[in-house]
Amino acid sequence: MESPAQAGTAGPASPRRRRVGREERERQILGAAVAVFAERGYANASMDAVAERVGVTKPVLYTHFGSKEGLLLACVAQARTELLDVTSAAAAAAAGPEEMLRLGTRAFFTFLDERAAAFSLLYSEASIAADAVEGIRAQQTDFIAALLGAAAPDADTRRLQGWAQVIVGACERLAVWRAQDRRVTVDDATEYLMDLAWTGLRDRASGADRASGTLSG
Amino acid sequence: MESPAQAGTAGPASPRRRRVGREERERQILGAAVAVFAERGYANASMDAVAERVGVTKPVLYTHFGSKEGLLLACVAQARTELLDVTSAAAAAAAGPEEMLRLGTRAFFTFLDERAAAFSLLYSEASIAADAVEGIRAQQTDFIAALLGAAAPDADTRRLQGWAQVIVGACERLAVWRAQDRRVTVDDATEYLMDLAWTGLRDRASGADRASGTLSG
DNA sequence: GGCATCAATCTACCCGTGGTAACTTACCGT
DNA sequence: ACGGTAAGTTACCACGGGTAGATTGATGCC
Repeated sequence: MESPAQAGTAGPASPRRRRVGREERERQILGAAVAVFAERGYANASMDAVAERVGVTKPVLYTHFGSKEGLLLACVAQARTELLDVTSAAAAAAAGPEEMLRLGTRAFFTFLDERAAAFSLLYSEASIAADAVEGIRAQQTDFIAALLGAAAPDADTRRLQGWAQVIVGACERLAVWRAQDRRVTVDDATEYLMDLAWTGLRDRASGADRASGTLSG
Repeated sequence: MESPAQAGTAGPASPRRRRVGREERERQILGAAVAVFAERGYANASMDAVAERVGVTKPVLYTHFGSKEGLLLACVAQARTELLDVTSAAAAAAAGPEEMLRLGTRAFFTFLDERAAAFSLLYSEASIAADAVEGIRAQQTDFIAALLGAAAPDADTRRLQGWAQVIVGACERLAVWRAQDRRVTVDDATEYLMDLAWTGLRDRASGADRASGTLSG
């Protein structure tokens, strides 16, 4: 109800309105959005809250990202790029299939460790950005399938894809588990993945159990 | 805008308002909710839509389930019970660790196949019911860890939990993959899981690659 | 330096949807 | 029959996503 000419909310040092370039503003908004979405959850995060954090008002967000979901998608897209960079760099440094699997897995866990906000975006708000997150998984799956194909040339494409799905799913779950129980280190998680994916339980199952050897027909 | 005394929507045989017992009504609502949530997605599903499908009005849903989220949680809880029933029954029929892993995995995929709506609830709306779905995973993880403990008595508890996380994560991912590509059968998915979890990639990686044997230090 | 121009930004608003208060009515026991 | 109670309804509020139109700050032109 105040006269708009006054607008005397508070800002003493702020000349009431600062104009900022497009790229800069979008970076600011993305950063604020990741933070707000991560700490309040997508559903409970209001656009006003994101806007306030940036220091602007709601319509600004809409001119840049179109909708609330668009904003979330932009956040996810950013995380996607970073994730592929990190894991492919790790795999490139490996000298053989086992090390590739180990270093790539390790890089994944480390990335999520360092980027806690991105983590909660990807694995807590998955249902809203379902398609985008599936896109990330497809990216990782294709990448891993290609690596596996080099290590096991006699396996057909479908099987390679299936193995990659197993690894991606296992890593996701281990990551969430680690977030719940901080005593599980990156190396622990990597080791457990290697136990199954590389070694296989057959070698770890004791013969103490009935007939464990006679069943593998 | 019609006079409420007429209520002439359609129902010729319906005496304008039928009273239904509590249990029966809750069953109806749960069924409608699963369907509506699955086909429109939780965020885009309105309580009015669920109510209309049941043939009642909104407040009825609230007297029974308290909130929209409460309704979703009830759906998830129901799926949880059924899932444990199905997988534990399958494992109980197995004669050894390998068969247990195989039959349990197979039962999981089959269950999701038959209950497509429950599937999309559990793996598409995960972020809203995050805690509840995590509870389901914990249930499955504990169950699998117990089975693994019998097969590998010399593995410590943490490692068993880690292995169980790997298996649960891998199965989830394989299930989603199957939903996207229907050419992947239940047996395919089960086999790919067994390739890694039971056999291990080491046995499938050809020696053609450089130094695959010399790195396992 | 002064002014036109354009885009960035704000104010004020709409409307769909989750959620609730208060009234009504069908069924059940007596 | 008849009252009590639980099942249902209508009518409403509030909050948050999304938008139209006024506003203002930087930029270039003279």
